[in-house]
Order: sequence, then C-alpha cells, then structure tokens
Amino acid sequence: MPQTRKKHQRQTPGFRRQALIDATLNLLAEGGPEVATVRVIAKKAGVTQGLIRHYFSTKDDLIAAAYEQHMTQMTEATSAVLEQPFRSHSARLAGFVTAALTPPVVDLRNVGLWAGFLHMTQTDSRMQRVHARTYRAFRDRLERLIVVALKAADLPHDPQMSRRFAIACNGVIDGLWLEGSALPDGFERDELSEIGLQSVGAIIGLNLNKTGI
Amino acid sequence: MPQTRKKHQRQTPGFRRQALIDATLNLLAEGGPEVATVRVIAKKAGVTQGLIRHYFSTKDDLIAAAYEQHMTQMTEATSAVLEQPFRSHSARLAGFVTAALTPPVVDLRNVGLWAGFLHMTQTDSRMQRVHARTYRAFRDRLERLIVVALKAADLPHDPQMSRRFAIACNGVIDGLWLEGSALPDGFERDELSEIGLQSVGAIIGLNLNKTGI
DNA sequence: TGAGTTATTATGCGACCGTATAATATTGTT
DNA sequence: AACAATATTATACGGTCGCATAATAACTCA
Repeated sequence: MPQTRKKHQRQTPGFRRQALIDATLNLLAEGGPEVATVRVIAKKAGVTQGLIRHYFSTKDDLIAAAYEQHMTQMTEATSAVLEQPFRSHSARLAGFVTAALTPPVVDLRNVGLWAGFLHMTQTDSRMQRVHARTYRAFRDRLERLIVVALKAADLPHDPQMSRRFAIACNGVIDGLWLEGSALPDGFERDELSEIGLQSVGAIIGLNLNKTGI
Repeated sequence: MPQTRKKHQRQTPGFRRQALIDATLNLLAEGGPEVATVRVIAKKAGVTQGLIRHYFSTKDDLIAAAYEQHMTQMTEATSAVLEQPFRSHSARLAGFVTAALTPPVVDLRNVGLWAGFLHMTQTDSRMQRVHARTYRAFRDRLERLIVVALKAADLPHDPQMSRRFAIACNGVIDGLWLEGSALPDGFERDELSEIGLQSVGAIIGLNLNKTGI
C-alpha cells in the first residue's frame, strides 16, 4: 500500500492560528461547546487535528485565545463609530447606542458565542478576567458619554445618578441586543435601535431620536 | 467473589423522573452541556445510569423534559404575583416587573440554564416550540398589563404603540434580569427592580415607583 | 408465603474525546 | 543539489460518551 499522504502548503503561523480561531468561534456560535471538538475545529480550519497542538499547547488555550479575540472585536465594532465627528454630545451618545443595536454587533452568532462562553467565564480565571475587563470598559464608556451629554444639556449629573443611569442604559442595550439578536425576525428595520434610543433617552431625560439630534 | 450489589429502595416513577430532571437542571446550570452527561446526571440523582433509559427513551428526551419544566416554572414564578389584589392597574404592572427582577427569578442559576439551553433551542424543533411559546406568553402578558395601566391613566394606547412598548419593556426587563443575575454583586438590594420600574415607567410614560402607586 | 411484575443495578459495545508522539512533506539556505 | 528546520500529517492511547441488554433486587398481591 502506497501511503498516500495528504498534500499541503506551508502557511505562516499567523495564518493558521487565525484559521483555527475562526473555526473555533464559528463552531461555538453555531453548535455550542459540545460541537467544538478538536477534530471538528481542525477539519473546519482545513488542517488535521495534530496541528492544533502545534500552535496551542492545549484546547483550553485555543478557546481562551478565541474568546479574547471575540470580545475585543465586539468592543471595537461598537466603539469604532465614536471616531467620526458628531454635531453634538447627544448625537455622539445616540451614535454609540445605535451602533450597539445594529449589525454586525446585533447578530445571532454573537448570542451563540455569548451563551457558549458563559460557563467558561464562570470557571476559568483567565476568561473571568477578560470578561470583567471588557464589560466594565463598555459600561464606563457609556457612562462617560451620558455624563458629557447631560452636562451639555445643563442637566444634573452627580456621580451616583450617573452610575445608575449607566447601569440602566446598559441593561436596556443588553436586553435589546439579546432580543434583537436571538429573534432577528421579531423587529423591523431600525426598529431595535429606535426603541433603544427612545428608552435610553427616557431614562436619562434627553431626546436622542433623530429629530432631537 | 460475592457480587455485592448496591442496595436500593423502589421509588415512584414520578419521584425518579423528578430527581433526574432536577439533577439535569442543576448540572446544566452550573457546568453547561458538557458537564451534563448521563453518568453524572444519574450519580447526582442518586441512581445508576441505566435508570435514565428506563424513564426516558433518550438523553434528548430528558433534556427536553427538563427544559419544559424549567420554562414553565420561570413563567409561573413571575406571574404568581398577579394573583394577589392590587390597589391600581399601575401597581399591578409594577408588581409584575418587580417579580421579574427579584429572586428567585433573578438568579445566576437561571442565566446558566438560559445559556446552556440556547443552542438546543436553535436546533431541536421541540425546544424551539417551547421557547417560542413561553417567550410570547410572557410578552403578551406584559403588553396586556401595559395597555390596562395606560387606559386607567387616560393615556393613548393604540395597538402599534402598545406592541412597541411591550417589546421595549421586555428588553429592559430581560437586560436587567441578565445583568442582575450574572453580576449578583453589581447591584444593591432592590436596586435592580427600582431601575426596572423607573425605566419601564419612563418608556410608557407612567410613574411606577412606590410613591406613584 | 410464593409467584409475578418491574424498578434498579451491572456490564459491555462502538464511537468519539483530548492528548502525545512518530513519520513525512514543504520550504529556505548554502 | 544536498541539508537543516519545522510545518503538517498520521497514528496510537487511555478515558468517557450515549446506548443496549442481561442479571437481580424490591415490591404487590393472590
């Protein structure tokens, strides 16, 4: 028997690592932790399973790397909008809220990942740290945007109230994100972000909808 | 070798079924789907694994039964409060919101279950049906409470607006539930439900806080 | 009390899990 | 063109998975 070994091309370590991470995230999002086995991950990445051990010392290492990348990318996707100029501080806050409630942040895939990672973030200390860090980063950014918008509108903004506002608004955004992502057919186009703007505006006492910007 | 077989007592089918379902839910909540194997479930239920096949034709059957019971119990835990008398329709709505944002509904365990079941509800059609049914039941009940409260306050309440109100309020409740359950130390006592009442009230234009009831 | 029912345990099977290690193909260097 | 380096494949191992089936203990009732 002529041992016919699979032909292949060498790739850069970065390329393979990224392929493996992408495959892991896609499988976790679609099928959850049970489906994301090393064999299936390797197959989806177009390599054989032994290669995983060549780039990651263990499966948990691969999972952690994938989680890190996913969270970073989610935060960046929401915050990217802040780099463009806005007509007002209210508009800036509104832009942030809208970005958080619009694709690609709102996506069934992201909810699947959130659910798939949850138990790991409660167990693995590395993941716990990543989780806490990215969560606080988002809420603090939101709180800063709220405070600035309130100041600009000559509204009161003491620290305690600002914290509560940020928590409540974050809750609204999280909840709408969850609903909009999990039930993509439950909302009309832009309905989700409009509800979000209306709700956040109602909570902090500012009109954030288009007419108010 | 004297084969020393484990001593045991016969139990009613209902008792064993319940023990297996409880064990399944506890394991799913704490460790996710990976941990909830038939052997571990059986051990936690105090039986050997063969018994699972005696009461459930397959593991998926057991999972589905556990999901059905969990969702039913969650809905009942929130709705139970509606059976007591209220001073006003606003108070009734406020009681419902408060119940949804207070233990035992707000519980880390429930978030773990939600996450653990998510991928199954996207795959298994049985679970999909249970999910859709319980979700709509909750939102419809919320919408009815909102409409009645608006009517009583002589506020407008056309169907389209009521639907949007219900979606937004449901989003607020879901998000706060999520945050409060996943980050139990992030909120002071009653802070969560107060934020919920304030937010829901702001969205629909009614004061739901204690002073307003 | 003894036979019948069935709840429960015990054991085995094939498949797949994550990991370890050896064999080999591909590439860059001289 | 031969060699060194290493990216990649291939194979093996112990353990656990869900599921099937046989053996046995516990209870019911004549």
